[in-house]
This record gives sequence, C-alpha cells and structure tokens, in this order.
Amino acid sequence: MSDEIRSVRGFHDILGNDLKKFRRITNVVRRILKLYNFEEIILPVVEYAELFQRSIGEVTDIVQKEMFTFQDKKGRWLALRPEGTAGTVRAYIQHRMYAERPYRKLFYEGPMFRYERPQAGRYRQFHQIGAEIFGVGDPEADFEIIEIVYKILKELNITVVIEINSLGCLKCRPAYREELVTFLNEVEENLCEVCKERKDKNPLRVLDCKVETCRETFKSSPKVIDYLCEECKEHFERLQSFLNSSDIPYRINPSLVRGLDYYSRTVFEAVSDDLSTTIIAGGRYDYLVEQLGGPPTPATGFAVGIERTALLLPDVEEDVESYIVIPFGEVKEYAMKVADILRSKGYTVEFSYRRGGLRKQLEYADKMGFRYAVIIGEDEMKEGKVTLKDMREGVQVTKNIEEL
RNA sequence: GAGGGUGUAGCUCAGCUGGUAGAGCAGUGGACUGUGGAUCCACGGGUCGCGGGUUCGAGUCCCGUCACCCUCCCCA
Repeated sequence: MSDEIRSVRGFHDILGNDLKKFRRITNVVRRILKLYNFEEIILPVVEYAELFQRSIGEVTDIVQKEMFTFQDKKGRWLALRPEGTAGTVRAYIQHRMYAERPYRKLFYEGPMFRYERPQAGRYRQFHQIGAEIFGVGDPEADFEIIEIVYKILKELNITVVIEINSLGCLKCRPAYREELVTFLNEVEENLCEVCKERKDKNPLRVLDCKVETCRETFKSSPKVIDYLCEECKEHFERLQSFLNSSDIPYRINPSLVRGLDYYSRTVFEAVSDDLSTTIIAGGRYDYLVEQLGGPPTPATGFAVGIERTALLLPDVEEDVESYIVIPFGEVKEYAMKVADILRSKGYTVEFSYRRGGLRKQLEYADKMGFRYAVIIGEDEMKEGKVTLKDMREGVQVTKNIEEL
C-alpha cells in the first residue's frame, strides 16, 4: 500500500455518480448548442504559451502564476491550455474561417489546466464546454449567448442570477479607467490590503472585491456604464431591450468585471446564490482576433465550468432497464446465446459471473439493481425456454426463446 | 502564494492520563443443493499516511514530511 501510485494532485478521476452529472451537463449543453446550429471543434490541449500571454493578458494571475508551461525538446515554450477561447480564436484565424462566411459559430469541450490549490469544485485539470460567435458585433449575438446560458441552467434546474455589465471599448474605457484610479487613490485608506495591491495592477478588478468595507466604499465609485461612449451605450441598451422582451431574468451589476483582459463591452456571469461562485461566464471580445493576427473580427461567447456546475446537481438514480442472465447448472452455452439474442434487440445485458446458488445470484441481481433476471437452468434449456423475472414487481414468467 | 482541518480494515468511524488493534457497514462462506430485498452464525482482512525522536514500551507525546478536504487570492 505504501508504494501505491496515486493520481497527481488536482488531477482527478471522474466516475460513478460524478460522471453521470458530468454527462448530463455536457449532453444538455450540446443539445441546446445544436438547436442554435453551433459546430464543434476539437482543439489541442497544448498551445504555444505565447497564445495565452497575448490573449488572456500578460499581467493576469492565470498567465503569471497558474499556467502549466514547459519547454519542448527544441526549447519552445508550450502551455497546457488554461481556457478555451484563445485556442478557438487561434484556430479561427489559422484556418482562415473569416474568409469563408460572414460569421461563424463554434463550440468546444474538454479539459483545461490551471496550477492552483484544489478546493471545492476546483481542480488543476477541470473541464469546460463553451461556445463562440465570430463576426457578429451586434448585441443580438450577445443576447443569443445569454439566452443559451439561461436555457442550459433552466434545463438543469439550477437557480442562478445572471448578472450583466458593459466594460466599454477602446474609445471609452481608458477615460473610465483613469477616473477609477483617481477615485481609488482618494479612498485608499478604506481599501483592504488586496485591493490596495490590485488598484495599480488591474484597477477594474478591484470592483470585484467581496470585503464588506470595500463594497461600501465602491458604492460611490465611478461606474463604467456612466462612462460608455455613444456606441457602447447603445449596444448595451439594445442588449437589455432584447433581454426585456424575453423571459430571462437578469440584473445589471456595475462592478462586474472579468479576470481576462480580452473582454470588451458585454460581460456576464451566472452566479449561484447557494454556492456563491460563478458557474458559467462569458462576454464579448471584439479585439482579440485582430490581436492574435487575424482581421478585425468582433466576437462573443461563454464557457461552462462543468465540475462546478455539477456541484449544484442532485444525485440522480436512474432506472436502467437492464437484464442479468443467470446460468444455473450446465447451461453456459445456451445462456450465452440467450444473452446475445437480447443484446441484438438492443437491451443491456450482463452475463452473470457470480458463483453460487440461485439465491446468491438473485441477491447479486438485486443489489446491482437489475430490472430483469433471466434465469436459465437445465429445465429451461431442455425446452428452449427462459424464466424471466421482474425484480421490481417480483413476478416471473416462462417464455420461449423466440418470444424475447 | 497564505491560513485552517483531517489521515486507524474496502467504506464510515471509535480507541481515555502511553501498556500487544476495535465496531458498524461492505465482502466471502454457511443455516437455505432452483428463487432477491429479512434474520442468524462463521470467516478473511491493518507495517494506525510516511520518516525520525522521547520511552522498557508510541495509534496515543514531540519534530519533520506527504496526501486529502476546506477557506483566501484567482477563476469556470
């Protein structure tokens, strides 16, 4: 036992009930994305580290402290992807997708990697499923993304609040940023230690602080939405008008900012009240494609944190209508044939390897939750029949092999 | 990167001021040779996370270390 090899810290196996929840989430998301005609792309797990430095932002924690980076044999810096958007944009550019159609809707699913301390719903290898719309600058696209997020949560029966905000664009954000820094310097003594640190590094992030005294202080801080230029203001208002004419509940959170540098204009988060954590988030990133070497292309998208969402799902006991074939006596060949006949009709069938008498066999069938036990003894074999027992109802019938 | 908690049987856990390791559940077999969800009996199973120290003697005390869980930071 002492020399047993365990999985690497923060890298976990997903099995049993956790896997059921995992699949439930991805199935729901995939089905909804299909309704909106998104197409899947499978992206590599490894990219050049530079891709993330140039997209997520050099000064973000993700890039500075949380990325798994390493050198290949030729000394190039590679990284395990910490998120999916950068790779999707890279692929969009690399395959010249911008030249094929006026716009493109893509989705991806897979493991992401961040080097951080594991805790509830958070691992070093975690999984996201996300979608992006390239080439649409209009708020319709933002609305579609938020609508999809809402449908996902509704279908999964998860109660969350969708918070939205606008971060403005390159025209209006710098002015706001300056105002904010001025304000933060004035109230510096009221800020927590972390905020004092962050104020110079990434001032927008300060607004995200959860410390009560900070929140109180920020009530009088300048708000991004008051500094939006005409175009950004109109964009944000039209998004709200789409939302208002839908049944999607939302609220504006003027302090909502996101931790990745590439966002512009619309940002949103689906925040769980009982978990007090974000499970789905996203927003618009109109400069990223160009920043990574493509033509100017507006884009917007979202990502679902699968493990985190799974925490909000109840344990599900699904009734699988599966069969167990119980051979009793010298009937193995016959019993295997019966099992295969059932499989050819599409049933899930386990051939029992459990040793022991019929009693033990039925105990096993009961414990494992099989709906039907197909009992096959020498009597049944002689007559070309089987005994089919309904484990739930406790009744059994004898059937000819052809009647299965 | 900072802080807190926990490591004893497959699982959940007890084990007092140091004195040879325990329960429940699960497993296997039997009571019961072709009928489960119940009962009873028996059996197997542990370098007490790892390393060192104190001691005649350490699961228990001390030091170190690792892992897991949780919180902060950060983020989905």
